[in-house]
Amino acid sequence: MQKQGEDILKNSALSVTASRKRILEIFLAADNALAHQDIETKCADQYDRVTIYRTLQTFLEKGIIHNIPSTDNMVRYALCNDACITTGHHHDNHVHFRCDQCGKTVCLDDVNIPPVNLPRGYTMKEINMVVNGICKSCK
Amino acid sequence: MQKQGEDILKNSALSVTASRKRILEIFLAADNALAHQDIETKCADQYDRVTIYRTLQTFLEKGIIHNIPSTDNMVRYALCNDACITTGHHHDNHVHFRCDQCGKTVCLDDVNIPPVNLPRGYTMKEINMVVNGICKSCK
DNA sequence: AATACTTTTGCAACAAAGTTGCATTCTTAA
DNA sequence: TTAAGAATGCAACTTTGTTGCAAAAGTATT
Ligand SMILES: [Mn+2]
Ligand SMILES: [Mn+2]
Ligand SMILES: [Zn+2]
Ligand SMILES: [Zn+2]
Repeated sequence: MQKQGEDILKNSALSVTASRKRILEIFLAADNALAHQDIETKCADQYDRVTIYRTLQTFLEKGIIHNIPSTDNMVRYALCNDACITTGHHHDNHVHFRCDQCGKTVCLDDVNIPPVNLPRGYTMKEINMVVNGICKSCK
Repeated sequence: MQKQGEDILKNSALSVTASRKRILEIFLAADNALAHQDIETKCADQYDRVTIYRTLQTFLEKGIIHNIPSTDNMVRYALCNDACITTGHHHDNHVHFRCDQCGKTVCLDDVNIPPVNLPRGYTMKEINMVVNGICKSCK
């Protein structure tokens, strides 16, 4: 697993640093999307808050992670799938699910966002779908 | 227009106060969704920041406005349509659009969110769709 | 219209989140 | 091994959001 993180960094032409490896490790081990705060909780003793901000920003730009919109001012992040990483820009098209019970946000990698028709004049570049409800673990 | 704001407040069994009327006015005059900050800019000289927070919270709870998720930690708010207000809880089902050019977020009231099938075990309670791209005013 | 009761507001104080510049340390490639 | 460039930590700061409480405003009743 250590190795996997390094590979991701190298594939994205990023230098391999301790904090980046650690943050990737955290994502690889997580079963749900993580907010900045979640990551801070797991490693603020080792790495500076600012470093975490900058690392997430870098990972976003490199297409290593994608962010998930929210109405609670807690943007969450999840690893992109391999396809997304290798091509260098996002083409995620899956639905996200937020459980009202356990609060976890997950990628439903197998559920594609259904197509939608915009009014004349609008150009679509990206699309996000977030469903709220109860997850399968909670009920 | 003054009158309209008062009616909304009375329909929701809220007391009619100057700040609430003013904030409703701002929403009624806006052609796009507003973040807390936008509202503050327009009336921080008249009303306290805390009052704006509490007013938005109240409006949300009463179903006068709904919020729109974002990936920039700026939740935006827009008026619910009449149907939504009168019943007292949200049943918005329209798509939101965020323009990458002008930065405006709008309700596409006529575009319904297409249905999506979740994996077995997941229960859907609410659904949000936000599309990014270029709006009709910008191109 | 005056009263009593309830709700809302503003203020202060605070906590949390996010940003920026810069010196130091670490990575990488020659 | 070294030099150049990139990333990190720290400090200082700004912005955003929260809470308790006293004062003010709104509402219902007489
Ligand atoms: Mn995802
Ligand atoms: Mn809307
Ligand atoms: Zn759950
Ligand atoms: Zn636009």
